[in-house]
Amino acid sequence: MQNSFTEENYLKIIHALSGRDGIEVSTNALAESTSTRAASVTDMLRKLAEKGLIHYKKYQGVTLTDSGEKVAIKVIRKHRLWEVFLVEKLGFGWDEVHDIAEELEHIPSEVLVEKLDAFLGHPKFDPHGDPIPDAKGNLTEPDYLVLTDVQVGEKVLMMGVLDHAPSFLQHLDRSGITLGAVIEVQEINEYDKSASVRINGGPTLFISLEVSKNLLVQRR
Amino acid sequence: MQNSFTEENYLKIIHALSGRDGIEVSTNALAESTSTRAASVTDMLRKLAEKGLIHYKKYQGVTLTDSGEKVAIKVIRKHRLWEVFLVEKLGFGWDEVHDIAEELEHIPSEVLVEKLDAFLGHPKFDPHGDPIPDAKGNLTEPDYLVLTDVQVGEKVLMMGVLDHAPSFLQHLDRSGITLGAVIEVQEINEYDKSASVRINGGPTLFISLEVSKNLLVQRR
DNA sequence: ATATATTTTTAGGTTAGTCTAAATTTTTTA
DNA sequence: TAAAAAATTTAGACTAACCTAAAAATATAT
Repeated sequence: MQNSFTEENYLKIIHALSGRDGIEVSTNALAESTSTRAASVTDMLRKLAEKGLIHYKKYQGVTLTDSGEKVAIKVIRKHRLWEVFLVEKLGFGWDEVHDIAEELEHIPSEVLVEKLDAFLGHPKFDPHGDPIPDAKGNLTEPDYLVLTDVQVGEKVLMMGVLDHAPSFLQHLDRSGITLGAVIEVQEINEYDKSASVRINGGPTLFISLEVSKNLLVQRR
Repeated sequence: MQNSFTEENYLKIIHALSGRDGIEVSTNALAESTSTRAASVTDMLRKLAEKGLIHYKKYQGVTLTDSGEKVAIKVIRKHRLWEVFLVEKLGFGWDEVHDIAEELEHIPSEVLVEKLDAFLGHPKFDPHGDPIPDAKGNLTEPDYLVLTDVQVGEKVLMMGVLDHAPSFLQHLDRSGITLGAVIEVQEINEYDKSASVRINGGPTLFISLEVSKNLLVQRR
């Protein structure tokens, strides 16, 4: 029993929207994320429920079953491994790899994934700082904090992003904010909550609240 | 205007069956190669003709147009590059890569192909000895000969295979017949046309006519 | 050269995944 | 808590790619 490209996408998106606590995902949220209409989502939900991949009661929203979760995590594993390949081996920028990985993640073949993983040296994180599930499906979300939660005066390490939009990533590139960079929060502007920061001890830089909200960091 | 997975497969198969001289390909041959029924092929041929990818007149068989040929060659380029990747980088055997490459070849993205090509060092041949078209679509079929055309006493270089079946390739592995091996034809058995050969100067080996017919070689 | 066999096409249906419009259920608000 | 709003589902259709069965065209053979 093989899952289609489309089914895999639904499961992946349900996983993402459902979060660590397994919150119910609404039909409309799925319609939004899949760029389809709510009616189409309902059809697919019925099918996924019949296959035992989601818990679904009409009008109640959905969550993944254990077996649905497994499929979703495999897709995520593949997506993130391919992203590492594209950036580390082929030289793509971190802003360029999402769409291609979106296709590669649906290539079936367990052995392909495992050989790719070995070839890449069993990476733990993808180019955006997202953790890569291991072959058994163990996915430990590291407890990063968002830059907005960092106090003035603190120095933290840049570990990942919440927004994966190419335009956001390119903006970070232009600001010199890359994974592993040291970010020192110097001041928070009361009016618009923008921040003055120093990246790797360089000159002072202003970043908007919108940017801060999408930066994942770690205390050292 | 993007071509679907299925359309690309049809074009690739028409290219293969059509050969260098652009011979007309029959509906039944396509049904056989695509594992579908003749009626389904007719449907698809009508569609491909409408898109200007094939020359099609009812009951007359089909050939590729220039634009169809271009698409087919791009697919073949991708297929063969991915096969090189799978064997050279991931460590797959040459008997294991066909089905996976069959999926990877349909991943769209010109830049992906070009970066992959560069990463692999612009290889000229895939793991089965098939030539890889360049980025412009130039595909020069090398003029190899089949082992059956080699005279007794000759020493030739093993350059490729006509049959790509895993069982055939595994048989060659077990016989030590790999790309680049020196094959010396010692004797042809009159009765069944089987051959006594020496591989890289090793012990004498018997290979059947069936095997000889599928080995591509080159005089040195 | 006509009858037979083969190949190909047409006609009409199926499934997956999508759609719009209408009906129904749930939620919000006054 | 009843009316209005929002969310969701149902009903009915569409397209791509496939199918079977029957009809039509081409090829083969006596």
